[in-house]
Amino acid sequence: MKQFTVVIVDDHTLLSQAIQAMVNTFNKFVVLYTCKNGQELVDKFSHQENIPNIVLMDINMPIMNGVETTEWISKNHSKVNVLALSVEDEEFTILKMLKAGVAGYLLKDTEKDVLEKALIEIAENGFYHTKSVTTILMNSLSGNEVKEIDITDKERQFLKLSCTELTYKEIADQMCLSPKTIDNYRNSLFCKLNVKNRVGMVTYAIKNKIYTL
Amino acid sequence: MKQFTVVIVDDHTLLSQAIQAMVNTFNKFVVLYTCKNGQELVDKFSHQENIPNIVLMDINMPIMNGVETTEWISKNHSKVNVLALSVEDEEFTILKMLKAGVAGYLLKDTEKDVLEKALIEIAENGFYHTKSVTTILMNSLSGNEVKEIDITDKERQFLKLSCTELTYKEIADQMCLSPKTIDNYRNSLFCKLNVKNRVGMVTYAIKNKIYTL
DNA sequence: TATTTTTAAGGGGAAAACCCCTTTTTTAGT
DNA sequence: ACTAAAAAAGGGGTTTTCCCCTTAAAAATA
Repeated sequence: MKQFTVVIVDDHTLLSQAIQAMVNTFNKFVVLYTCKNGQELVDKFSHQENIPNIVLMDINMPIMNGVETTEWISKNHSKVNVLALSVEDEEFTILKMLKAGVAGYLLKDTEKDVLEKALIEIAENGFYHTKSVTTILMNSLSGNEVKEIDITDKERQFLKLSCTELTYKEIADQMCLSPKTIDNYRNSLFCKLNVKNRVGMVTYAIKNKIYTL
Repeated sequence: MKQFTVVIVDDHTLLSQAIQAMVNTFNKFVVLYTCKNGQELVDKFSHQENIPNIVLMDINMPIMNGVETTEWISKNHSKVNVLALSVEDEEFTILKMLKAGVAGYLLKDTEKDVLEKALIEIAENGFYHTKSVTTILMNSLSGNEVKEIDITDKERQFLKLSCTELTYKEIADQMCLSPKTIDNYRNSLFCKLNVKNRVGMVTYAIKNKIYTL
């Protein structure tokens, strides 16, 4: 019987080993190897190591995250299907992964059986999506797009500093700008991010991983 | 050969099932059942279900978290050893768990062999601690204590609302208090949390999981 | 019972944040 | 070469935040 090959990418060794053991109990699948981050996967793929049929991908990883890695796989190894495995259920994260080209998106609180089912579907049809993920995809296509907010480099830099206890005056000094220019960035960010005050900026930046605590 | 019993507490079903499968491969251990959160464990323990020798505990859980659950176990079932399994490596979180009475603290990026070793040590001696965790414990005992900040209920409530885009005036209305009273809470929190402004309060609250994004 | 802590509220003032507006230069896209 | 967007700076004003300091009742603790 033909077996499908799987590679697991997750920075938490214990979890990837545990998932590996679990996937190996599915008789249609076999795990080739595991990677601690996206960079490791890129290295292995580039050196013509065994290319798997499916990649089981975590999203929050250091060095090279799940979104970047999935984009790279879609470009360079389009035959490889990516199944995202994440704790995050936020719309914009899921949408990012869908755009990057994942074949499926599972939350880490799904059942063992669902994982097996998803792997089988992906191996056979190239994709598996739950109702909730499909709904998000629909909304996105029907124009209700979760708008990708584009902030400029300077705005981003200012936004990060706004998450510290510095006053705008001190931020101006650090960025070698007039407090009035800083006021412009503050104002444009309020509009772009749709927030009312500095607290809104801070929570936005943390939520969207622009600033890390 | 005598086997030790294990219960796993983790809100991510897939992970707890995977860890369960892994622990079951250790021939000295057997998993009795899993719980999605602390409340579920308290329910089962209270209804005189099988009480295990060891509890494998995640920290970030909804409803009842790892710290609260460990404290409850220490009080009501002191014979049960708790092995914490977390992604967090922040000092104050580890110290909180140590104070709550864990027998061990492992990061989720440890090896399978280390988990088995830790379980064996705990089963035999009642505790297992890595060098890094021991160092934190030492610093704590030698007076360099990571000070436990005690905020009152009202301060906590105000702190949470400060993380939203409400003005202090609006927070005062919501809490049915004079803006001047709110000003008192703000001021006392600035001192207690050692912050300079509202941004400092917000980042503190998020860091310490008083406010969830 | 006495003491400390918490909760509640106020007066007054300085600093920072917020919100309009306009202008100029530089940079990037069609 | 033209247009749009981004970067930089200022004028002038309101609101909010921040920081003292004082008083007093209620609640927890010794």
